[in-house]
Amino acid sequence: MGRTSTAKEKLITSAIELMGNRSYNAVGVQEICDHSGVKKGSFYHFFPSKRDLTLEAIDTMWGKFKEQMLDPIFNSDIKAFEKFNVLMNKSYEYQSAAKECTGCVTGCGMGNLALELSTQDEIIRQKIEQIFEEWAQYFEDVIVDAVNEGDLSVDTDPRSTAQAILAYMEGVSLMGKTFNDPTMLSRLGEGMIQLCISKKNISLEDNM
Amino acid sequence: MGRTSTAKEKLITSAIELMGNRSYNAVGVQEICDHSGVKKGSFYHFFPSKRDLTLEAIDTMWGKFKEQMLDPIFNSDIKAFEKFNVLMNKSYEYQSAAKECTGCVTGCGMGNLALELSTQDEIIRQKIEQIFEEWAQYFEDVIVDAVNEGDLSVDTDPRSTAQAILAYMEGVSLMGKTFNDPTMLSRLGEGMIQLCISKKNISLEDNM
DNA sequence: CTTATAGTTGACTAGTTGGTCAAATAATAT
DNA sequence: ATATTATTTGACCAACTAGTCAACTATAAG
Repeated sequence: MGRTSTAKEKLITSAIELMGNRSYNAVGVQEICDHSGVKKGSFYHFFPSKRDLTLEAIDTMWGKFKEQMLDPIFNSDIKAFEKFNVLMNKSYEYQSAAKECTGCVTGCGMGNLALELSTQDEIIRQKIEQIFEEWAQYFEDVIVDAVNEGDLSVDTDPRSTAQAILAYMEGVSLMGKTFNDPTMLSRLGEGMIQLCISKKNISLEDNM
Repeated sequence: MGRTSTAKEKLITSAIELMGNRSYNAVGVQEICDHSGVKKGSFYHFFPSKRDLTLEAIDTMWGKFKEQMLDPIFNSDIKAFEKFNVLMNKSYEYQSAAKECTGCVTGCGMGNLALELSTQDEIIRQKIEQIFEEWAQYFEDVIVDAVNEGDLSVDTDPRSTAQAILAYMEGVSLMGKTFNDPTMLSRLGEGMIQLCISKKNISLEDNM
């Protein structure tokens, strides 16, 4: 009953775009409203607060990221290690496009919000923690497969390795943003595979 | 001539502490003044803007970090790889103390500002880029030494490897902050060594 | 002891922040 | 056609933002 509206979706879309290019605290409710052509009164009809809009925006971001990036790659049957390379490559393409379009490497929207808000808003921190957990699970599954297929040592700790890879991806994104240089992503991409190799697989003895 | 003052130093110290625990945009000039017991009029006597204070705060942060962390470790004569482990361990201790004290893993102050401000303030981005360059140089020197001493393959790309290690450190800090869990730093610390090993040194053939 | 100068103070902008609300409006289900 | 309900609107608020400034004060150097 009553009328229908696309205002809520427009607000979320604008929030993702604006906060993605700048930051949570640098983007005000008014600017989000202006950008989406929605009046502030409507904003607070749909969201009790800026934080609530942000929580929904994070959900939407994560949903799209899974749908457009993670699922296509991790449901495909390419070789385990290759999946990481493809992901890093897609990220490179994404950041290159961002720089073309806005002049700036924007980095990972999730990591950006995580660093900005983790000490400021416990609810948002927990939400992103949960998403990182889910994200690492994609990696962990692949690592377990690789161990089972004999491509990785049985000494591999899948959970820590998955977290290490996620950490590395986030770190590379941070560097790319700081240097405003998307090629950072492709150049440092190789490191991800190295993080998979259990220490015992490395022939350190040969060199040390 | 005229009177002397410690206000400038106090403002910088407060800015580092407050922005370190929260963020640039979340901390106002007024709060920095209250925290340091300096009146706002004095703030603008010493700094033309909040950004200028921040630029000096970044310099001070970096100076202390070099003096207290990097120089002691990288000027010592412990083994190359061990230096990375010591650094990661010190970071773990630092984040543990931060959590004890404030309840929050605060992450890397430099990385925090980098992600928040790189797309917002080009001057600050450039300053942090330059610091990251200097920081990676510490790593690169060690890697070159390790190559010369035969501890690392001659195939190693010292610059990219150094950047990869810095990226990983920043990524691990980001994860630690997002999970509000300092043990993340110690648990994922091992990965740094793996990033040093040139692909050709890895006996992938054994497993693949 | 004076004078030049560096630092301090508090009151003051003008603009923005997140958020509120009552009244108007449009559409839907009956 | 009507009653119900969802949405829209714009005016409004108090608190806060970065930044200004003229008057005041302390001191270091001559």
